[in-house]
Amino acid sequence: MPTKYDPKAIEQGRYDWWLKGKFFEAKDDKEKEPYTIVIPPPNVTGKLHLGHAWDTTLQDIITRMKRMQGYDVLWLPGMDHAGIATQAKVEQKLKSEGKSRYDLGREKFVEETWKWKEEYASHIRAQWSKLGLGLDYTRERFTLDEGLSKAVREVFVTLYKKGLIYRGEYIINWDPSTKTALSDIEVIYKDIQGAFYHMKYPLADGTGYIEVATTRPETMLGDTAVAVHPEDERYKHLIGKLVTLPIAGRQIPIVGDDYVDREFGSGAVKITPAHDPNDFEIGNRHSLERILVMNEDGTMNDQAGKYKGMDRFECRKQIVKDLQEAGVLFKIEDHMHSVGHSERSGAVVEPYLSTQWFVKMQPLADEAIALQQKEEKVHFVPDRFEKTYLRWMENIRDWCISRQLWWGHRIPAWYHKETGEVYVAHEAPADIENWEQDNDVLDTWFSSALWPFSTMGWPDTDASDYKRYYPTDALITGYDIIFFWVSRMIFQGIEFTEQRPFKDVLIHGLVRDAEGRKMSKSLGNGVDPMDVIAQYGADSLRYFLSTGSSPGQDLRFSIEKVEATWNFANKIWNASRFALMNMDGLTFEEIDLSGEKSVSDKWILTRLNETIETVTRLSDRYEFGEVGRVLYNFIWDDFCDWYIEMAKLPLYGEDEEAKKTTRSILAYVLDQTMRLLHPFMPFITEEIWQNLPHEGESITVANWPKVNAELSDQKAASDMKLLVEIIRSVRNSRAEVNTPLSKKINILLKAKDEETLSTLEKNRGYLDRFCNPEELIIQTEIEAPDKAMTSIVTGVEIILPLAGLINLDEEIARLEKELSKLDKEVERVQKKLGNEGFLKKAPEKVIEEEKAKEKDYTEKRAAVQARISELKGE
RNA sequence: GAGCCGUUAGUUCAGCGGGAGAACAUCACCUUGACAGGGUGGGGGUCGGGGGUUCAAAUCCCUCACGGCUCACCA
Repeated sequence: MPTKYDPKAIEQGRYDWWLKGKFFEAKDDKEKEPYTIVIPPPNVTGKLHLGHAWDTTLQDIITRMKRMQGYDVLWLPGMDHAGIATQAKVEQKLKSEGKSRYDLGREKFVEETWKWKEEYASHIRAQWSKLGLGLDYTRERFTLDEGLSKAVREVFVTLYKKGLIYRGEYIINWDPSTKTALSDIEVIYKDIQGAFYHMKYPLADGTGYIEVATTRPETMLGDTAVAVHPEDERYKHLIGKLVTLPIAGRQIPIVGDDYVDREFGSGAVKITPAHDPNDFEIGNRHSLERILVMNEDGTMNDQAGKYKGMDRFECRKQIVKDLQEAGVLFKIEDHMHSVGHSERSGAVVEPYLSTQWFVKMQPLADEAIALQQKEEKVHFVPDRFEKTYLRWMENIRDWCISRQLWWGHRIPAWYHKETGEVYVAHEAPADIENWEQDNDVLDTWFSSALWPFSTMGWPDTDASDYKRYYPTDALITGYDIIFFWVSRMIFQGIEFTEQRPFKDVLIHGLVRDAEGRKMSKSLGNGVDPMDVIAQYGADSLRYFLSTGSSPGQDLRFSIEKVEATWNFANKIWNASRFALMNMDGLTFEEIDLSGEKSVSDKWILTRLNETIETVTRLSDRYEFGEVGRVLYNFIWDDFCDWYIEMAKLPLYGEDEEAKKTTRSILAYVLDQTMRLLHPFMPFITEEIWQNLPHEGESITVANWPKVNAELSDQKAASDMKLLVEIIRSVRNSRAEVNTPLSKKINILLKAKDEETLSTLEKNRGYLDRFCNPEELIIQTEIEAPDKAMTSIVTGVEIILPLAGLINLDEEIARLEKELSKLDKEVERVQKKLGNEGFLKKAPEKVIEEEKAKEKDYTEKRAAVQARISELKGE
């Protein structure tokens, strides 16, 4: 083994070896309990980012751990066809070749897109393998697979028959750049500095005018009314009159409607039912005409008269100019308002009258909300996200699911060429020549919403995977797609499988850059996980990602921390190297913990038990940040800094029995530790484990460590604590008087009783090694010389006669500082114990602890005090 | 406008009712036979402000301030 941990060397080839061994395939082993996670399918549009790496690492940790714990684990991989995003990419590629999708035609274009998909899918699989993800590729799915498409059609047809899917003409969010409708949540509102345009619309009878204001003056071409509040004294007499719409010259009515806010603006509103959702509603109430003034690409249409063909924003400029010249537009105010943008294209979204397909949400949402009252609810982790989810569900609006794209699930609806009759079914009507299929495809999220069960074979409810692995156990995703995905899977799961699609939802945050900014293409601050892996290895990246934050919190990317994790891996590597160099051919069968064990042996086994318990318990609660800390401390501080150092005593000594026991313990503890760490750092742990005496083919399928109570020893733990305290104290004193360990000094230990004395005597070897005494005297009665440094630990007074090195006054000052510290502690504890309320109300255990502290502190204080008196010659 | 999150050592964060923690950074010392990307030791915080509950508050409640996120938006 090389002295330096080289991730490239140990990761090379390992993943393929795992795949060859089929360790990640769900075995359908009925002896075991199933445990299932479905991957949130990444878009086939491109590369995985750090967010994906984080999300999938968490899933890998959970599934690897469950597999080791004896579950029949299925972690199902797959990808999402990502309608708009993928189509846009392919169109972009075509454009660079001077072509458009219309040149190719629908069929050819979709063919091209499949090719794109195949190419990128293999990129994504390559990235998964770099990350070391234990996925079951035999069950990989794609949202446009035949099976999943069947599920989509089944859901569409069923909901349609139930009246939960309908088609109609409404105001929807239109993206003029990609020329498709969007759902409400695909619109991002941004505050934009715009303007508020005030206009006078003349009354048709020539008796004056009415003032209206708008932020989108170009829509006035489609105005079909002016609305005022019916109780508004200023305008109420005008209701029913007509105004002449400037430029268009049409006469439109003044209507009264409660919706109008009298306080806002002039109190009169222009109404454009084809271009605003609120105006649409008012239009319905007053049977107003709907005049669409724009084309699908955002240019003005025939209804716009002389503005026809102009882009909507160009038109806005021109119409403002014209209206100003005509004296209609008399005031322009600066106005901050939020403007909707397409999540995908970034284009300003146009509220647009259009015929689309919708899911009627209320009944579905009601069921989803009701589920959370039941025992079998979806458990959000952290639970505050349940509120976020419920709030959204409670305020849900119908979901626009049709998209004017070519890449996606074609809507299974046909229109009769003669009668216009609508036919919705799994398959095309028999007399297909008389019908025309709907041109549109479904929202990508419509198919993603079925992912937990469509991937298992549903709608075939007898499918073996569906029966065995559904519902899934946990879903892991970021809080940014709770609405897009999590909530939709829940209501579709309930509707079509009569149960929650997953028991737990683990929500994590976003990966941010070192300055705390969101990573984005426009900022160019994104970090490619593959670059990080190339430099520090997958294990370092994984450990950083999975242990770097607490649940639900964002994670700031820091290359220094990844580096620190590399250091940790290097530490593990070298500790293992040490162990292996001292194994002397020990085999797995020869590992024997029954021999006579030293204090440090018993102690490390005790600590191992504690670590197993904590890691297992915290992992069950998804507290991986805490797990990371626990493992780090156990490995670095306990195992490397103390146990290995102490193990050198027997290993470099003469006692063969002790050597054998030490080897066994080294092998055992390292083996158990590698298992605990394996879900987090799969590559390095497999590599080390393969080199250690081991049983079984791969650590991926080794058993998860269990607490072995017989190996815990509290007496050894407290003896060890005493030794550590003494060694630290001596090191401390040496540092204070600049006396390096290499220089021998006399050390006197005054034990407070026979028991302590015997503990110290038994472990003299350690004190010799770590304190390097010229002479080590351990007694219960010791007269300390004047020129000596003393320090007090629980039960032992440490005396270092350092004549010539210490100054009496300085030593007294040092001890007095120590005394005042102890005084404060004693005071604090005694105040507590003197408090009647505390004695009456605090739990027994806490009181006992405080009493023990009091004893310890007062004893130490007395010893320090006595020493000061001695030095002062009192 | 509503809701949520955050505010703890120089930095990034953990802890979330009973003695203020980690990593990194910093300073001093150490050619100790796994590791100098290491070891040993030190310095550094009235836990955002103010109230309250409690025997006990960084931790629970209220309130304010600042930073961030999400949703809803009156033309």
